Amino acid sequence: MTPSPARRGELLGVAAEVFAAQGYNATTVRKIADEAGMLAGSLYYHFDSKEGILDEILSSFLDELWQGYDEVLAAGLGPRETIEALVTESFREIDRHRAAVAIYQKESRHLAQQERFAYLVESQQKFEKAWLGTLERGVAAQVFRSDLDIRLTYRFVRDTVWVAASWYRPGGQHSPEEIARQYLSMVLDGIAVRI
Amino acid sequence: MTPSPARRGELLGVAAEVFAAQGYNATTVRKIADEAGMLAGSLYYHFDSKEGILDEILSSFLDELWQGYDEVLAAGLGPRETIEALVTESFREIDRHRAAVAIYQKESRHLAQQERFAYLVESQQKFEKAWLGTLERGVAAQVFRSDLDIRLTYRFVRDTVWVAASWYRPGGQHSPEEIARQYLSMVLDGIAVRI
Amino acid sequence: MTPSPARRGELLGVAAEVFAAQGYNATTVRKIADEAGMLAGSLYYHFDSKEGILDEILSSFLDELWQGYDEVLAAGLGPRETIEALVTESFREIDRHRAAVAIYQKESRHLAQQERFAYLVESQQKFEKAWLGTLERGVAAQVFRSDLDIRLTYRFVRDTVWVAASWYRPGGQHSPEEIARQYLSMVLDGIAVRI
Amino acid sequence: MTPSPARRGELLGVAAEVFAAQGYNATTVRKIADEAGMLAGSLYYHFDSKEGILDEILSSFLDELWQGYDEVLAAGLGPRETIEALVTESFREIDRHRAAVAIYQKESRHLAQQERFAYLVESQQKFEKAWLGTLERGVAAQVFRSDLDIRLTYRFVRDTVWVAASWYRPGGQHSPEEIARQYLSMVLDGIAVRI
DNA sequence: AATGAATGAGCATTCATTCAT
DNA sequence: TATGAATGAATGCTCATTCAT
Repeated sequence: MTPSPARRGELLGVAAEVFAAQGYNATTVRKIADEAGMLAGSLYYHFDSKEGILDEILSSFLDELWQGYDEVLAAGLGPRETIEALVTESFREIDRHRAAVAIYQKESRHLAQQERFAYLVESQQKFEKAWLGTLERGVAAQVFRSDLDIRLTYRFVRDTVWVAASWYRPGGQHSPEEIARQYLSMVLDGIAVRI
Repeated sequence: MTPSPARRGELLGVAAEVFAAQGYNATTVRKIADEAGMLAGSLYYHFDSKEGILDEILSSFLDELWQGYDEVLAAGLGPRETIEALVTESFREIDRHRAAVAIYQKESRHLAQQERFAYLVESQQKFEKAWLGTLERGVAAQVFRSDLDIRLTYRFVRDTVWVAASWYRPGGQHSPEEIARQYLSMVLDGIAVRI
Repeated sequence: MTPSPARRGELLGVAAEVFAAQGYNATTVRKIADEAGMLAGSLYYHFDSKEGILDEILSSFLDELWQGYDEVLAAGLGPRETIEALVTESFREIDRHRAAVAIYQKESRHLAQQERFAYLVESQQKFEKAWLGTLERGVAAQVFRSDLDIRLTYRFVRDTVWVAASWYRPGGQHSPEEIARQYLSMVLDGIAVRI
Repeated sequence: MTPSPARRGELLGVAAEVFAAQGYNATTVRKIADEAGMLAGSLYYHFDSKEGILDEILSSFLDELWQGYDEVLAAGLGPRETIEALVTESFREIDRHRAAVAIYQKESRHLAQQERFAYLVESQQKFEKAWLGTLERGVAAQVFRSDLDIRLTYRFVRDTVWVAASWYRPGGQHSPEEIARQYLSMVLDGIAVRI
């Protein structure tokens, strides 16, 4: 009567991969089932809806993300070190949950309007608070430039990191930590040669 | 023979807005018609398919974009000035074609697989060549840092600019030129205070 | 206010040609208008519906057909001569109204079920009476074979003649009269060599 | 993977009946489903399109037809006996596949233009070759009259047989063999009394 | 756990028809 | 007489979902 968690896990992985590749709306439940070697109807033994699958993918990704973030934020680091740690943690998440991150990027904005996905909004607010707060701390501490619009800077840093999920392929030549290092170098010090 | 270009223009604007807000697949032709104050079938007097509408939105955006880019690239500027001009031009396009840019961001990857949208691939290649080439020129001229992975830098700059379309609202407090200036400042010089 | 009969005539000709080539259902009102060099809506100045056009094509064809047939039937010919005259007249009609005949062949069966086309049923009954009657007269007069099922013979002769409309092209190498002669020769005397 | 052939078979039968009665274009997929006691969408579990259904009806009919024809043509009969056997076989096909034959008559001409139905053209050419060849053999052997246009004769015989599908009802008072016998008698010896 | 067959709502698209100009 | 723009009903088809087996 109760579906095995192991099989669920596999199926969630398959679904995430397909959602990421084709988009949630464009993905049919039959495509997922095909990929999993079963018939469309059979998925409903494990999940109660297509939306439910998406929900589980996104929420379990965010749970894990926040576990990492909360640890960083609780560590009492300086603003620059916090940013560095958050960026590094983010690239690690992209490495581990590439599909989920890609789905999140593409779908979260319009999903957020639905009751069921209200947690996306919450998460985004918490996210903004963490990053914006750290940047503000950094400006106050004269670690970050004060001549920039702070919200623009926030968006810049945020987008800069997460869009990477759209091209990142796990197992490539750069480790997440290496990519994080280079991104941080660009974001913090710029791409121009210092005179 | 050809229905009035004026009405077509209006309808394309409406469609672009809806596509950008809800995604191409999730947008029904009926929704577009509703928004335009007509019935779904009536759209087919002006266009021959939903895909045709999308096509026209994207291709006319790219046409205009490349007009601007080509002018910049032909001006014989130095690498840094070229990057500055391209970024500024990009934000001007985002300002003028926000919806089209947002659609492009969300849909181009999977559209590019279709014959009809082959021009998206071409455009992307031309795009990469222009940006990557300029960056390489800059590294050679010791204007840009040589210690960064050049492809990573390219993606960084590219994404950094275009993702802005997802939150940019025309008529906001910053002009496109002002946003471009701040972005360029971050990208070129970083957000950290120089020691 | 009253459309000119001349233009109507032209348009009916165009419509008949298209109906014959593509079938009534598969023919769009727009296709007819295209062929006539006007827009679909404009046809409605001349006719009140697509069905009305079809009606006019078929009824004016049948009117002309019966004018010829009635003349033959009133001439007081013997059974064999009557059959000969009817077949010849039929091929002349096919020559003059090829399109209408082709439409009649393809569509009359299901059109006959509609009130508006009740005259098709009447015509068919009159038709059957004329042919069947002549055949019976011929059998009684020992001009036609008495060992054949008379209804089967009727269908044989009828189909044999009219299906020709499906391949006949006016202006070909045989005149209608020549084709009639050969058909009659086959129907009356058979294709086998007499021993 | 493939839905049960039994159900497919039933559904094909239902569809053929409706196509034959109303014409392919005029038949809606809903009508077929109604007749089969299911909803329109459900048909798509068994077939992938309306056209696919038509394709299967026609091709399986032609397959069976050619099985019978090829047997006759391989039997090494004289020209007259070949014609007799072909006609008899044709009426047997009409008896077994009345609906398919009627559809073939009405739709094959315009279907033949489509790539998918190219086999209709092939079949028709093979058909013409078989019949025309036999007639020519017969003329050479002085079994058939030499004073008739041979192509006209071919069309005459061909149409004569197949149009019967438009009025034939299986289970009527004449068996296919009996109808074939009478048709052959008319075609070979004519309907006129021999003097 | 999974299949086979179906449901039903919704979708893009077509098309005869209308009507103000 | 004809156009341009629209209507509205219908059509073929898709797809998430259900459920008896």
